[in-house]
Amino acid sequence: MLSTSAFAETASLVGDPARANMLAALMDGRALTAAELAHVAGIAPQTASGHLARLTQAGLLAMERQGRHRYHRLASGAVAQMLEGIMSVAADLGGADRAKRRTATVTGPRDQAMRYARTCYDHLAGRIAVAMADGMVARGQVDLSPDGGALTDSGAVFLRGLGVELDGAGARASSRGGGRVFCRPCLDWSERRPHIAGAVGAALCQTCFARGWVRRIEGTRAVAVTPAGRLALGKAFDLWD
Amino acid sequence: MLSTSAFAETASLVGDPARANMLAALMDGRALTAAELAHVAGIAPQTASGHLARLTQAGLLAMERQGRHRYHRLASGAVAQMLEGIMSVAADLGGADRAKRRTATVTGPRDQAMRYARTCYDHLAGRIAVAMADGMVARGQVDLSPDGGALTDSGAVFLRGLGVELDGAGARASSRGGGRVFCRPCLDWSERRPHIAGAVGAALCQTCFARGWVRRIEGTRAVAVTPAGRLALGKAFDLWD
DNA sequence: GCGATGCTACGGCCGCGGCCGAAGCATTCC
DNA sequence: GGAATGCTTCGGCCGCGGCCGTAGCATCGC
Repeated sequence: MLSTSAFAETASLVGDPARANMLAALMDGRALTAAELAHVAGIAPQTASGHLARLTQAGLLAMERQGRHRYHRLASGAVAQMLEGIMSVAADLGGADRAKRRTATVTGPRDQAMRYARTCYDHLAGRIAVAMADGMVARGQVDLSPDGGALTDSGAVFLRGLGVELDGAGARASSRGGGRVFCRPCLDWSERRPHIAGAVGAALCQTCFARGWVRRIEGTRAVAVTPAGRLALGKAFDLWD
Repeated sequence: MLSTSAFAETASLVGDPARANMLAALMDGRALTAAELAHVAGIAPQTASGHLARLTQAGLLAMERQGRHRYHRLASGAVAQMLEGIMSVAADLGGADRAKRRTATVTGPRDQAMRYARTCYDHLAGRIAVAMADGMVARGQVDLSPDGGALTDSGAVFLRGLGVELDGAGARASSRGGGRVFCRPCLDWSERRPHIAGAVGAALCQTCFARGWVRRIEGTRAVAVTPAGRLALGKAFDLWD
């Protein structure tokens, strides 16, 4: 049963505010330096160093040295999925807390871009990602339920038509049977509704970057939809934005 | 973005050893009294009371009073899924820790039954559940990948033949398209391989109890496979145990 | 009514762990 | 070589939070 202590210890690692901020910042799948992570956590570099060492040793983070920099990233998709799960539950916690402490919820202009479109580990999130998922659900191209999800045959045809590589390295091939590719619902933080994650979400995201439909906004997880992207995605997913 | 503090706070709630033990004990989906939970956590009742109040207020637990007892259970499937995710990551943590501290991993006789068959929130787990999943995968009745899962049409036929109610209350109906019912892979603690969870897993588990194929072992999450169950399940899932 | 049981509320003790300053090692640039 | 940058290690401060003892409130049994 694997000592219950490892269970508590893992949760405890995420439970510290400073470490939680670092992990949240790494949720976009990129690798950041210790200094950058110290900054987002609002702590001194030497404190961050200790945290990062613990997270790495516990297997939550992976580190690779490059010159005099050390880049830290989430160790695996399993870690990202765990963090998603915690965030999902934490979002509902707001209900009870709202009465207690006035959650500022300062929705600054920067957050606007974040709410609209951002990366979530290896796939897209935000209003636009939810809208894309909605479009596909409406047309029966994908099934999304809290307990699982599946790309239908027509959905596979649709995505391939967009240039999405469903059989690429990122997409774990179906063990057998119809060449169905797996996707997973991921509860959107800001929208509180599911968008598409998993192999399908990753492949779709990759295509959006490769075709220049979206590009990263410097220094944040938010992404901008380019004019070309607005055209292509709007037409493909029936978006009226 | 919902204050990152709620995120850390949620993880922190799970991160305390006493609370973690309580939550782990509740992972079988049953409701336990405060005294029982205090016992599994190894703390005094008044300490447990405080923990339970916090967990309930945070929305991780739900409580219902019944006479002078108060039964606590996990508030939702989302919470159970979050805990699963943490356990999954915690299991891999063993690799790094094994060198540091000799994890006793006392595999007592009671654990044997636990490893063989137990409940995991609302579905079956353990060697037998993994074997059942393997059998279905081998015959193309279900797809299980780390990122998602789906019951195939032949799988639905197979389970209905066993008497599993796939369209019941537990199974969220497919939003549209072929009447596919959703299932989700759940990494087995002891086997480190996926078994079937989600609506399909819950329905299958329910059938196993209803038909008397398995029954709970008092005071533990382990379940025993009855002679009738050995016969029925062995035949249906090609088990040689 | 009285006592027993299950649970909760309050106070005080105490120890774990986060935090930073100072110092030390590695790498890069000039 | 010397200085600057990026990161880590060590030591000590300090505060948050878990723990239980005592006491108080509900429910059940007689």
